[in-house]
Amino acid sequence: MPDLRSLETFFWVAQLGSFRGASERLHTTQPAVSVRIAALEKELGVRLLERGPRVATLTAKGRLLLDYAERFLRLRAEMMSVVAEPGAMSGVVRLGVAETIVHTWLSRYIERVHAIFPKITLDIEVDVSPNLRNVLVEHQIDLAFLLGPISDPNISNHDLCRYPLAFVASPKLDLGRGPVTLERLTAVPIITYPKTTRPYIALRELLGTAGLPTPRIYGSSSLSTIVRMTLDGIGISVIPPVVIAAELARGDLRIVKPELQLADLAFTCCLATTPDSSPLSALAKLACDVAEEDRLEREPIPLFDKRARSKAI
Amino acid sequence: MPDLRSLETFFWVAQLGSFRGASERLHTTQPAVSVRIAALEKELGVRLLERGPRVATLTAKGRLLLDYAERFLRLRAEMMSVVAEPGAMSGVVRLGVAETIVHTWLSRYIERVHAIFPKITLDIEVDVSPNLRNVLVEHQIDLAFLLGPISDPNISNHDLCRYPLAFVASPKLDLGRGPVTLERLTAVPIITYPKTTRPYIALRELLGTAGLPTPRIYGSSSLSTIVRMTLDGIGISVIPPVVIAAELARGDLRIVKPELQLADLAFTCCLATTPDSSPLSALAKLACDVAEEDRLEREPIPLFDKRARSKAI
DNA sequence: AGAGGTTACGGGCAGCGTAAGGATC
DNA sequence: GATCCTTACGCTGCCCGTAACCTCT
Repeated sequence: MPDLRSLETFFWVAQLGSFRGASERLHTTQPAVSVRIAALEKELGVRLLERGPRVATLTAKGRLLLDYAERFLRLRAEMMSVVAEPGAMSGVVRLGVAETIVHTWLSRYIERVHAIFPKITLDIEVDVSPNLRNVLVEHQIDLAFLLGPISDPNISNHDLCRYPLAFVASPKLDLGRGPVTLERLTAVPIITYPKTTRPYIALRELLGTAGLPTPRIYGSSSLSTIVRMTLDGIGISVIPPVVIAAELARGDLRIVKPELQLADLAFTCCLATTPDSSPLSALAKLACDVAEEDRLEREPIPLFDKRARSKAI
Repeated sequence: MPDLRSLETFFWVAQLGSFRGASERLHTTQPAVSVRIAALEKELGVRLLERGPRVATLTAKGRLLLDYAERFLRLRAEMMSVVAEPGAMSGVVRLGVAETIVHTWLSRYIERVHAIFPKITLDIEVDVSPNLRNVLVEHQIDLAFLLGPISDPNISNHDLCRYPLAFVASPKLDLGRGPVTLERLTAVPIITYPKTTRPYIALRELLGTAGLPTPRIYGSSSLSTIVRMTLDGIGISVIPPVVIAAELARGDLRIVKPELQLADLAFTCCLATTPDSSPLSALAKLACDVAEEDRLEREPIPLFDKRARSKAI
């Protein structure tokens, strides 16, 4: 009589077409997967997978079983969400986060997760959104907060938060007198997110359509590095001011042109829709909640002065 | 994450309202059940059962879980029947059999089961039908071949075979000359199935409506004993002649009145419809097949002489 | 006192990870 | 040779069964 672990293992081998892949997905070793599948085939008296040199493909019986395995995992996920105490959910959830989120509400999110789901371990990986997208669709992470949404049948998206972009510079960077025009800005290097990312591409496009000579654009995958370089007066950066609240308050940085013709950075919570995603949707909802809380604190209701409110809290 | 074994255990505890009962149903010990339920409750962080002094009752969460457990077992049974090789099914099936069947086709059935399901062990219990009925509804056996059908929502019935009853006597028993009337028969003791059984009751009723003085009726729960007593000339027995084919052929017994106003013994295959009944339906179908084969051999197509055919086979 | 459930403890075995062994490109 | 799956082996740790304990009728 097969147990759920064997079926789960089989599901992932079938899904990924690879024993090795399944072993990584299940946080175990490849021989363990091999032996579980072998045991499953022996128990059922049926060959489930045709081991090809490069990929494992399902046999006819295997396709039948895959359907059942999926139903089992779905049923387990539903059961856990319905009957289990949230605090009892355990496991490792691999979370990919765009760095901007790290600088806004990630730590609050982590605290909340640990408070509500004490037995869930978060494996956090910080990277730029395109990379996160790739590892998410390949099931190497389960959940991601990134510039989205991701159009993929297996991924569901939920809006998290939006941050406007702005040109930011150190006060010691001399931009001359008078209104700061786009043309004036492009005289100095521009520092922003790396080439593959949406802000970089949008910025390049903006400057291109403006008919301006293409400025030097430095891309860095580390937001902290961008801030550091900007503080050092190396150039003007295009980042959301929300991540440099402290520097702005201290006067170490200033917003030199807020009315930027660039779309806001819109962050999305993306989760792979696997059949065994029981705690994931709860974690995703929590992320939406935390993002909303954070937004409310940053953009308080107009009755209150921003500084006064931030003291009050 | 709970495994199927825990859920199955929980299901039976809930179903039977007893840890001990579940332990017997699952062929394990009572502490094992206790520990599994405790682990399940800990994993889910929820109390599932309220342990009363006499019975265990479900909590609200427990009722929720019971539904899921049932769905899991059903799904597993369906999966096994669809994808598993029949020969791979394993387990212990507790079979209750009325003794008449033992004297007809049970041994053939056992052979067939072992041939088709080599990994299934049959626990066979021979008893009279009313007793079998009781242990079946109490889930102490899984399958029964008995005088049925059983009207119970949790039991499904399939017709197996019908055997006419007849008055049987030893040739040495003197019944006088001329046609054997009911009245003449009741002069000697009648030996048949025990008081609680359908043939006994029907016979009693028959004799009662005939307005005859109630004869002495000996009931024996052992068909072999009835035969023995009949051979010894203690009385006339009311049994299906099918079980004494050898004695009839040898002339040790004779049918003294075949046209009996008693309904045939109609045997039924009864199986408890539990959610985890994967091999049971296959075993039930096999029983129907074997009974049918047996019937064909006993009542061959009219073209063949009975004796000739039985030699040919 | 007896039935039913829990807890404690020792032993067996399943399943894991490490490591070596094919097979296929 | 590189990659992937399988097999072998030693070991840990879980889970079972025995037995003693607890509680309630």
